[in-house]
Amino acid sequence: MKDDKKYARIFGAVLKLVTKKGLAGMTMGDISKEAGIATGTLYVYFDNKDALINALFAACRENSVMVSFRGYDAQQPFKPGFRSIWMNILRYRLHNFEEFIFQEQCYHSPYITAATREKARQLAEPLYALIARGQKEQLIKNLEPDILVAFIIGAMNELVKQIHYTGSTLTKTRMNTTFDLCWDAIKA
Amino acid sequence: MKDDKKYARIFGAVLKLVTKKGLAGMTMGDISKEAGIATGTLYVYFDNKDALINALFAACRENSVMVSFRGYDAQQPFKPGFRSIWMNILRYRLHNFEEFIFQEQCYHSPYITAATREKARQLAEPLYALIARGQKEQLIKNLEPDILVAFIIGAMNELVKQIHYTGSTLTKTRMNTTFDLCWDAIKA
DNA sequence: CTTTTTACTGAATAAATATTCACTTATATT
DNA sequence: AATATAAGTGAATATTTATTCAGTAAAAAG
Repeated sequence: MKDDKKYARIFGAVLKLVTKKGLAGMTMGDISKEAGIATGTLYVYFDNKDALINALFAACRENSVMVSFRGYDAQQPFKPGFRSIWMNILRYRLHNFEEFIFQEQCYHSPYITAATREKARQLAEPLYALIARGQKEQLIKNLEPDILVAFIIGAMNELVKQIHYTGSTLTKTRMNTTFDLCWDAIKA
Repeated sequence: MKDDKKYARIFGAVLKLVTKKGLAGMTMGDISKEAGIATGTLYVYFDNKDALINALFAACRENSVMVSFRGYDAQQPFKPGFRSIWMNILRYRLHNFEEFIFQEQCYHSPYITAATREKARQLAEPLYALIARGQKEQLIKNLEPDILVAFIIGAMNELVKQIHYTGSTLTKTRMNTTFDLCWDAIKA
């Protein structure tokens, strides 16, 4: 009986290694050692390295989409709704920093196919819908949604890295401040 | 006599390959083939793969710093000065997209040492100084400079990727619009 | 409890990749 | 022009790494 905990251990090992060595310098030997299992066992759970990386990528993607839009209620007014999603995404990336880095690394790697990459882009879909709503309500600037989303997500990503690498804690106050920065940029 | 053009060809090959295959999936064979030279010749120019990647990383770093602050005059008022640097950086990353991606990939790779990484961080130094000046003149928000810089650079990076991957052209108008987005975020 | 099936192991093998080197070609020196 | 020095080559070698597999341990079925 294949062990769900073992999947978790394997994935955990990859995530731990990616921030240290990057995708490039991660061997199957490294992974199995970090996971505390034999190298051969990796092949009980996955056909090959490619499949392993893609499976983890897919898992991360689903996970992040699920968490990001948790508790979102389209009935509430735009700004608080946008704020809660923004906070969700920020928190998610901070608390799952390794997943975040792993996904970034995968994006330009030979492991991930163009199709998988396109699916990943759909993470942004609900965010686009939200932006469209904000524009309809004339609350945010009427620019191409692509530009707005890129701006919002890009700024957040770099913030997450900044916070992580400097080891500073993100207080509630600082999160609010940072959200305001973003809001001032996009508000109409 | 070692050929400067050959350095350029080798570097060019690595940059061309990194957007296709990533750092992970780039062999010395790939590089030499792309550069149109024999594999052995790579070892005339560089001790090994590690040295090659690090040399290119250093070159990209110097190049980008030099270009970003070109034509900056500390005497002119803050906003136009900030604007010209912002535009320089944006243009640089757009026109040297491969360098930009290469540098990002290196950051979490096993090729780049912690020391090299720290040096790279210094790219931002003059930008920090500029931010400090803007704060002293009470033109931009009085937040931690780290947060402001992360926000500005992060938003720009994602914009660059967005523009590149969608193949859209960045008109003067759109560049201005995007700068305004950034300015609205940080202005006091 | 015995049998069967499945997971697990890690050394052995295969495949991929970095690096070397004996040799050729080009460039500089006298 | 003859000689010396350096660059360039790519097949051969060394190294690293993915993958397999024969054997062992554990779990399910009977």
